[in-house]
Amino acid sequence: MLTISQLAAHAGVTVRAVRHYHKIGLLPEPERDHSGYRAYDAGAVVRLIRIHTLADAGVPLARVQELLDAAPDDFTDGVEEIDKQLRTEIRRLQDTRKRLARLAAGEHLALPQSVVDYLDRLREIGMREQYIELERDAWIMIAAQVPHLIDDVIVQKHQALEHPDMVKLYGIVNEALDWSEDSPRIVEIVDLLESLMVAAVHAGATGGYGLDDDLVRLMDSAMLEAAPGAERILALLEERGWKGWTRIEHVPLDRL
Amino acid sequence: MLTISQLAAHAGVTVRAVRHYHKIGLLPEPERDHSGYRAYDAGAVVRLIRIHTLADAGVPLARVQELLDAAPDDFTDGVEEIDKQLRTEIRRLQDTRKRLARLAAGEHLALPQSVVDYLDRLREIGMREQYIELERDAWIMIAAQVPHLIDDVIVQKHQALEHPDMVKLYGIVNEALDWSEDSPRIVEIVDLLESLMVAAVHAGATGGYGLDDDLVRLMDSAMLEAAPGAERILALLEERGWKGWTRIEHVPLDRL
DNA sequence: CTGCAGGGTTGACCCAGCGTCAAGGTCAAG
DNA sequence: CTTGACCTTGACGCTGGGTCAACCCTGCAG
Repeated sequence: MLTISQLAAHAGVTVRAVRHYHKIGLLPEPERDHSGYRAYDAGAVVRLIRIHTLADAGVPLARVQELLDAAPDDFTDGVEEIDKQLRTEIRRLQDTRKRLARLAAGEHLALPQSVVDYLDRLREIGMREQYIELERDAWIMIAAQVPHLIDDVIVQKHQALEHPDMVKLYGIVNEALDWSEDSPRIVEIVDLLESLMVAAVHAGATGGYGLDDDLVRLMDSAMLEAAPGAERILALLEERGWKGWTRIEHVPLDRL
Repeated sequence: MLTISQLAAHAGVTVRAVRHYHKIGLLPEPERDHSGYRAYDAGAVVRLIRIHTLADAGVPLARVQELLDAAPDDFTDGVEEIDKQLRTEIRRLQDTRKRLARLAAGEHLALPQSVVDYLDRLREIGMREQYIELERDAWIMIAAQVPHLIDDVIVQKHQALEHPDMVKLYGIVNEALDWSEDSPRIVEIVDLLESLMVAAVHAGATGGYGLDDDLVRLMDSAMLEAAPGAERILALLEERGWKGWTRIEHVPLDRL
């Protein structure tokens, strides 16, 4: 008669594993001796080795039972299915590796290359990291929800930067990050914005880049959270008949 | 302000996942509104998207935190290490597939081909399945513990079968499976065994095939469990100065 | 006002395959 | 008698949440 550790040693498994196999019903519980120790016979060694062999070969414990009693044909079928699952899992991990590689390569944390390039351009025209981060966060949200639109939007942004007033606006915003909420210079921003909007409307722009209402609201609120003077800018714009930020719309003054 | 399900939708994860991230400290718990609902701001959306992006790329949640705050260099290092772990895991699964394939191919449940061949030879000389199973179980134990010895032992077994008395012995054992414990014919087995042993000792055999004491005891007890008349055979052998079964030793009668 | 649907909340169990305490009983040896 | 090794049961931990359960909150229709 063998103790549990002798049994485990003979089969090359741990004591803990043997008890686990008892619990899940793979290996029948043997009689206990007078002190409550499990007492195994040689047959248990053989059963345990067979279990271990299958488990070690990648058969899930839940399927070991059926394979142990299976006829050769069923055995082959079962093994084939398990192999299929292994292949699936391997492919999944390989996909994961690819995504990870892309992450490391340059799509810096959820952003496609076009956005990274655009942020670099903002750096080139002198925007501070503090602003870049705000902008980056906005792009992260867009990339997550409408990745198919993002390259179009980026193109429009690049085009907008061709306009000198837009570059000027960015310059002021760059400074405005330090302004207090009631700075008188906020009006400068509003003036510039309005002139850009008027020009855009003249040119037939629809604005909003095709983003849906939900996302637009989200981005607007992100802006409000991030910038101290944002609320005042929106209020001033509204007085002049413009509404929104991510997607600015012209509202007739008589409707206010 | 967003509810948890709005937040989850914006980031493309489930509500349950968001709560999980709270629990493990990946995403800070936001303020609650007057009714106890979590109220999220747009910043939370960004954090959540970044978490999701990393997790989705195969970064373990436990390491997401450090990567989110990591400097680019540390980030690259971390990603590389995770990739290494992924490669290791893939290799492990591929090894598993190989073992599984060998299992299906023919190494029938823990037995090398040489043993399968030997069992086939036993079938050819007329041994019944009932005996083959006993023998197979013994080989499973040997294969599990001293796989490097098994081919040597098999060679010796094949050689032993060249001796006509051995074949005769197997024939009797084949019938003996049905004998009751007190059958008078058990003596025939003992006679044959003794003559074979004497011949073997003359030929200079050492016996036991190099198996260690532990394994020998185990196999002896397996035999005792499996065969009804086994104990009597061992007793009769012992009267004549032989001890053991798996490894039979000559003991001078005066030492009994 | 009330009922109902469709949100939200926390809590707890579930998957695999054991590893790893914890707290205590048993055994053989010095 | 003590020590140390081994046994017992029970329960938590890990991964990444899925899936109830039971109950609260909100808004809308009748």
